[in-house]
Amino acid sequence: MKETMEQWFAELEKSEAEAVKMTEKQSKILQAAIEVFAEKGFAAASTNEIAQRAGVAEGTIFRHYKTKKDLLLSIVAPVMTKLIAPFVLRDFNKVLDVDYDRYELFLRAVIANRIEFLRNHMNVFKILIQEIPFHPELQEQFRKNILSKVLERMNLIVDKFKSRGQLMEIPNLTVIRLTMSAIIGYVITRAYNENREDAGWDDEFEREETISFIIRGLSIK
Amino acid sequence: MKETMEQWFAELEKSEAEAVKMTEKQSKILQAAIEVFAEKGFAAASTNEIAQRAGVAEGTIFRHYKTKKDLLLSIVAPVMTKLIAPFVLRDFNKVLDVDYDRYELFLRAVIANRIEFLRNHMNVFKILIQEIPFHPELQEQFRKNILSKVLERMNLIVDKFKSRGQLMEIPNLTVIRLTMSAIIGYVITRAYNENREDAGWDDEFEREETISFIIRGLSIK
Amino acid sequence: MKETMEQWFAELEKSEAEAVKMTEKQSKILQAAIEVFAEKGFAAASTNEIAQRAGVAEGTIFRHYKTKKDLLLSIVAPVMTKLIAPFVLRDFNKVLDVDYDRYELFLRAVIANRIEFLRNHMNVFKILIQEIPFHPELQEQFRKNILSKVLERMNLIVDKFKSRGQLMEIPNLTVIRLTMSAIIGYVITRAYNENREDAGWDDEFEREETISFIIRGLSIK
Amino acid sequence: MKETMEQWFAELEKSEAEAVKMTEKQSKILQAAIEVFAEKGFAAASTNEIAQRAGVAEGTIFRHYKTKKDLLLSIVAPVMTKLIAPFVLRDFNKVLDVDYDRYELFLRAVIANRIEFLRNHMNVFKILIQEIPFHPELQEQFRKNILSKVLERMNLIVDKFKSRGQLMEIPNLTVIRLTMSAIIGYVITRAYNENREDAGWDDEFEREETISFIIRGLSIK
DNA sequence: GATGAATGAGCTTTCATTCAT
DNA sequence: GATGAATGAAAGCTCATTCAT
Repeated sequence: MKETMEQWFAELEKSEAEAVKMTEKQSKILQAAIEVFAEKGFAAASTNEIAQRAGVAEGTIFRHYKTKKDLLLSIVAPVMTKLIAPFVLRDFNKVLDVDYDRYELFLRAVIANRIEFLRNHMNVFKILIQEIPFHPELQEQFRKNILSKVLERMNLIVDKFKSRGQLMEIPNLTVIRLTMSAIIGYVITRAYNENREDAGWDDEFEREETISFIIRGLSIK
Repeated sequence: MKETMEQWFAELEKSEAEAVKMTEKQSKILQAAIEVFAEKGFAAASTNEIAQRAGVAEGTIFRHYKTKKDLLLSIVAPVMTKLIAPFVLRDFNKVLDVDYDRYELFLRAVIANRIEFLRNHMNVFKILIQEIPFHPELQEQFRKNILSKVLERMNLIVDKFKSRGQLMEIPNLTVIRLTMSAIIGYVITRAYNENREDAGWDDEFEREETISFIIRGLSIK
Repeated sequence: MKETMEQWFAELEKSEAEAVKMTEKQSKILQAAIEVFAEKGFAAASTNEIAQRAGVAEGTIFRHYKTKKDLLLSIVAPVMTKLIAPFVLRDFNKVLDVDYDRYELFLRAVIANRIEFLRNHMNVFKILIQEIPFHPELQEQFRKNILSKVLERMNLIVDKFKSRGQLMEIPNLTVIRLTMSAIIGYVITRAYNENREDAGWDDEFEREETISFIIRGLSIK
Repeated sequence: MKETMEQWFAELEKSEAEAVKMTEKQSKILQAAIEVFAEKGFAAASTNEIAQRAGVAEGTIFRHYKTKKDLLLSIVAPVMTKLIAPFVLRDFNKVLDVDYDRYELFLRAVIANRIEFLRNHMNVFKILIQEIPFHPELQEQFRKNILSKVLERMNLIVDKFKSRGQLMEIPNLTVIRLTMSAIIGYVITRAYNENREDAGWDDEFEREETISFIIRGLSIK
């Protein structure tokens, strides 16, 4: 069994993408809505502007999506699922098989994969982050489908590296929180510096420093 | 000179709070606006609802604040300034005098202070975070008045601890980013668990673990 | 070539009227707006009342005209153009061919034609006169498209009758002013008396007296 | 009895002006209101702007004038009266005594006098003309107090010059209309050219041409 | 399926007017 | 007498949504 984790990710991504069937107009509407929602926020976005950018009549939007909110959910929900793709591989054993020897390698793989993901879905991710506080359904979905599953899987992974003597004996939730804080902080700073030419951001370097920082902070000396 | 950093913070906070002069109605409007903005977001909040909650006529709002956006800025701007109070103490020498021997102590003081601050201004802070992406003026203000000043001061502080041999020789910006990621991750998780009784969140413990994590990640072995 | 000037006017009027394409609702809105603007003045007219009289929803007005002012301009602009129809016949030679032997005949033709015009567009004309002082765009339009063209054409006409020895040698502008003052004074008084049954206004008589007055005032003895 | 008509006019003007008693604030309000009404029209003028220009509180306006409309009437009514000052000299006989030998002289005196008047009250006059169509009270006032009195007096004057063989035998109303049309046309064109440096308006010349035009148009050959 | 005119509720904002100080 | 904060009705305008074509 020579499959790598990356291949698993790719397969998952693909199979989800293929599941979608929509007309050209519908896809244009989605694309336009993503743009406008990301630019102005859901509440300040007008269906009129979305229709114009999509090059369709305003009525056409409501043929495909009952309400404006429906349109939001249609955008955000599938990305929420994809967001945790790496953590919900179906075959449990395989995950462990296709595993990494060290926490460091695992982190590096996850970061690379999720950055690739965000590059493709940055706008939807922005919308998700922006709107979660105002839509209980999104919160519910997030908690049930995302957070719990990620935590569940990460629990196993942390347990494994603990048992191999690579991670300190502090509560799993704390390990996960500290790991994720560092990674998310890296990703956000990275995104913030992406469009600024004068930033002097050395991505390769910062990523490695972040990983090293996590390892130093969590390893048994 | 036995003053502590905390005393400085307190004094600053107080003097700013006292500077405000407004009628009772005006303050009720502000309070109501903060509530509604935090609950629904700026764009989805209606001046009508704000007026009702404040117990004033809708026209009264516009006597005090030319536009709805004006109202937003009046709420957010002063808090932005207070947000960095600990980093803009006027007398430079005193800051160093009232200083801490170890990075760890410095972190513990900053966290305690800012958590206290957030307890008092959580709603406004939420609004600030939510609205910054959609209002270039806020972004500008944030970059110029907040980010640059915090970085400037943190630079000095990191330099000091580096020179004392307590911090590794990695770029200051990286040190700052990693430190802040961990702290902000702690603060957010804390806030997330605050209203949930079943959370089993041991704040004292998590805070200390976070500080230890940072120290381990950044110290020279 | 037996065409008369009147026929030219009629043709021009017709062709302009035909150029307009609009839905039934749109035309009802225009009609209602003309009524209300004429009755109350632009500033005192409410889009709400216009909508009610037109039998449409208020929003419908703003689907067709971006702003209330837009609605005003849409009403006034085309009438401004028609106002000077007799003075902007395209084919210059024909104008002179279809010409009149005496200034008196010319005046009688113009008055008859413009009175007919005003009978059809009195309300819009009122609005135009009322609103010109408050809208620089209207002033500009009036100066450029109306006044200058009328003066230009009248100049030629006055020159012609001067060269035929029918008009005194006073400046053309003065001739035009005196002629128009008398005619406009007649038209206004006529309009003022139109709705009053007790007025004892003998229109035929007054018109002829006005023309005679002008001729006596401007002819070489 | 060597008094001239001009002296009568002056006396009348003065005595009316003196009759007014008002505080400094009140007069500032009036002055500001005149400005704003003339600039924007009554309906589009806001009491707020008037108060600001007058340098008083908005409430102060309503202490002196029950409503905004009251303010309008307080401005327009007295000027309406003054407008016809030359035609309502109290002592009937004196009017005829202080009389002119020729219609021409009478016209020249009236024009000079009313132009002086308009120079001082142009803004109020503008307001009057603008608002008359929308306020039945003003129309009523105008008809009863102004139009009828002017016509009554002009009737006598025209009769006199007819009896002296200076004016043609056409109806008095027609004579008056033609006379006034020419004069008003002159006054308006004059006002229109007043602020335009490039106009090349020779006021003396145009005035005399206007008078000559009237005389030629109305005299027995 | 797609359109876009029409809707009417609701939005932010303005305004003349009131009234306690 | 003067103030200016407060009012609430009404203004112009926007918007998500509907529906006949």
